[in-house]
Amino acid sequence: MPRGLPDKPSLDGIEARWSERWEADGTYRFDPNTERTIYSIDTPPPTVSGSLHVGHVFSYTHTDVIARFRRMRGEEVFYPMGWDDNGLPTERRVQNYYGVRCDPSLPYDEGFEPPPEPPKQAIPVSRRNFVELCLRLTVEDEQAFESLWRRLGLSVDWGMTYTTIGAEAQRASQRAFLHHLERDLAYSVEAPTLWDVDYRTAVAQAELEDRVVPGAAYRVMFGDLEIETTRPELVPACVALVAHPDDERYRDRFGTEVVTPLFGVRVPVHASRLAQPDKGTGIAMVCTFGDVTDVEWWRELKLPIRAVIRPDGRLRPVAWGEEPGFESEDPAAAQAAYDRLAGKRATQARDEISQLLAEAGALTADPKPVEHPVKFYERGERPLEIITSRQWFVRTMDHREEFKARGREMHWIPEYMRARFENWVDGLNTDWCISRQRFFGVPFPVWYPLDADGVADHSRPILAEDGNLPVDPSSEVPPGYDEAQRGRPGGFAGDPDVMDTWATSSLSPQIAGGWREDDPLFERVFPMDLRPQAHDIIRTWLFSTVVRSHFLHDSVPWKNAALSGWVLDPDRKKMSKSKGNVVTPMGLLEQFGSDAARYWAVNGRPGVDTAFDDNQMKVGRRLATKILNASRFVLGHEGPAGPPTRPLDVAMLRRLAGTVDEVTRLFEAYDYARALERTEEFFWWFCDNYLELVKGRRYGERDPEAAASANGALQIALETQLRLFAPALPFVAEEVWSWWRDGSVHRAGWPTREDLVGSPELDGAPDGLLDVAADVLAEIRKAKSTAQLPMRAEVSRAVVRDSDERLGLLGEVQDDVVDAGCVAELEKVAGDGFAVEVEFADS
RNA sequence: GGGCGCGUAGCUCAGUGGGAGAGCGCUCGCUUCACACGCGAGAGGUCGCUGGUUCGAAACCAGCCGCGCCCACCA
Repeated sequence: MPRGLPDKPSLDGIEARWSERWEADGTYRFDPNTERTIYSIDTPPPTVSGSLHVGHVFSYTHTDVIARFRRMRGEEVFYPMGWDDNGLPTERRVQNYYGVRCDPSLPYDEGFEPPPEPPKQAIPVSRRNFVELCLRLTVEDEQAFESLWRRLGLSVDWGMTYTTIGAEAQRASQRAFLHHLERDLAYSVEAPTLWDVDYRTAVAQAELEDRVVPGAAYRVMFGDLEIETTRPELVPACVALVAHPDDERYRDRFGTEVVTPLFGVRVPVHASRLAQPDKGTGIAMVCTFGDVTDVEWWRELKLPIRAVIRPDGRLRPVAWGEEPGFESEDPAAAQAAYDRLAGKRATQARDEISQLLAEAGALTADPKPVEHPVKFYERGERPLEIITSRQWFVRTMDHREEFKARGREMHWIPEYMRARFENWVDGLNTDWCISRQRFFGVPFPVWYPLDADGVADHSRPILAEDGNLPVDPSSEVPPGYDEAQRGRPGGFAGDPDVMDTWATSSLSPQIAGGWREDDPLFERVFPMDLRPQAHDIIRTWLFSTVVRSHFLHDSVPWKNAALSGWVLDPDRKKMSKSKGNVVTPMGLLEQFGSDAARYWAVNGRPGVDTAFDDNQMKVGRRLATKILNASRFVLGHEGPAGPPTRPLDVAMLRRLAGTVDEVTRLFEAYDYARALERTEEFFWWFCDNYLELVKGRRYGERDPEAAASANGALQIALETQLRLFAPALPFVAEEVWSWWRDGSVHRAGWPTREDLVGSPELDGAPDGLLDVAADVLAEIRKAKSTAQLPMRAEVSRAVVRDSDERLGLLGEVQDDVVDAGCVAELEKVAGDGFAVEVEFADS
């Protein structure tokens, strides 16, 4: 009996035991100097400021299963882990956690400590203090993630971690930006930009989402023309009316002017094909800016700007009749009306102007309530505005066909996810805005010269030198200047913005792979083999990574993109069965065990949303326990073990070889769910039928050579199955492996058909043998079950009727069948069909 | 409005041209010497609807219905 074999095998504590052991032994360490083929994974860096949830367990397990399979196949697996800690989510979390807010105008306070409890009124802190707090909190968050991943059994090399705010990531981000700038793939422009009024930053098209919100349609008279709008507060920002050129109702008005209500501004009436005759009254007011259509009209018709919304979302003060663009036929009246709007938020101003318009008789009907889709920043709480500001862009519009071609070079898992990518690329309508007016992010490595009036010349940015990266232009000085010239006429100013978090995470292959830091490594791992990620961020992370690799390397970033589904909350569907939504991933792993949680995850097929199902985890737990017990049975007998020679044993190994072939093929196709299913299917058959059939023979009472064959086959089958299970259930596989084998199962080779039936003398045991034996055994069990007898009840006589061929096969395994069924006398009768008559001793 | 996916047993889902399946749940039975976190047996379905292709359709095609996701210029 193997020395490590426990009397009572248990799953308790195996996660801690083996994750420590794997770390100590460097089981998953990546060897950059390897001779082996490298399999590289562009691991998703989780947003550490977000909460840990079961979705993480789900999708990261999928990747790990693939990594483990590849490692066992003999490939050197490059499996790093990053932490996405920069950006808005962290800022927001830090604000709430410590009760602070960033005020870049404040000086650095070296000894600042946040109060133990966050105060109601947020404490303003300097940008540097704020960034320090961000760094402090993300370190804690990263530890929470790492301990979850270790507990879950992710086989990442924990020596290869990075953070998106770290120096390497900043350097890569700035290098890539300068690369793009040099080739005119990035540019800055002052233009109308989608803007979140709470975060006070520009946002990108990829971060928008439509939300249907209640609003109202207002009918407003412009002279004798009636328009419909949901944003009457923008009447003071109106610059034109537009209708479709073919619209009979307005045809004779094109080229004329009307006067805006309340404000008395003369605006032109234009024709535009974008106008839709069936919407509202068919004629729309164009404001700077109410929505993206306004921007299009503004561009197309070369209209002036009459901006009233401030970056904080409130209406700014305007001096009517004095300020250029705000000429009025009655400045005093305009001012009086506008003064009731100034300083208000859009929604408040809307109510106010509604009254004003009504009082002025310009509202022709009561506002009609409507539900309409409005654009929001995906993390925001209020509708986006469009604010004119200077932003950095990466050119995407000119390269859409190239991106789609890259998409076609890649293998998508599942295949239909490519359609989402192409769909997104086809729908792009602006270049990628990468600048954010925020604090905790990678700065742009540029400064601007200031002219004699102290105005920045954005057309001549001063670029940081590569050797100095990463730089922070707000605290470092550009070449040829000194700090005293900062902000002075004739001096310089640093670019105040930071990059959007996707501008950094889109470089995850470059950051993890050591681009320009360790080029020999990068050459070996890039393009990467696998990008695993969730399908909801195809438009952001996947797309932007394709953009960057295309521009930087003229290459796809990876060969395979595997899209995992989401975890659906079962309580969403069955509202009555609310069990309390307090499932934490760590709690899950503690309750069911990591292998059990992984079992549930692996059953979620690629791309398919999967319901959270603790029942599946119980099943996984049961499977892991069964593996322990079956292994104990196989290893628990100190009998002779020899080469499998008996037909039943050989046939079993041949069947297992078929399973090995199939499971290997499935893993190669990234179909981990079916791979596990097939493995499991064989395993249960093995336990229920084969183990029962050889139980008697293996003890060697009748025939030592037959016993040796059984024991040999049992051990080979067990070893093979442990390897097949190892990717999905790494803990229990390793536990059993350790009872009798040296080293780690995760570094043992992947099984092959040749391991099982390599020698030619093993041919000639047909698969049908197993079926006959199992069929007869099943009939005997059925008879006992029907007679409500124990399975050990003795069968005095069993008569098997079957075809000659099947009876011949049965003859080869008859001893085993008789043993397993406790049959005293077995009779075989040739005939049509299959039937077994069973007689018991006392019946 | 466009794109994609899904609709099979009470539940979660597999099954892509020829016997309608698995697990869980349910019922009945069994203290079998690896395992009661177990073992054995059983009940349970007009495979969303309609039409077509075919000797034959859960599967292929068309249309429809329902659910979900992604996208779209929000007057």
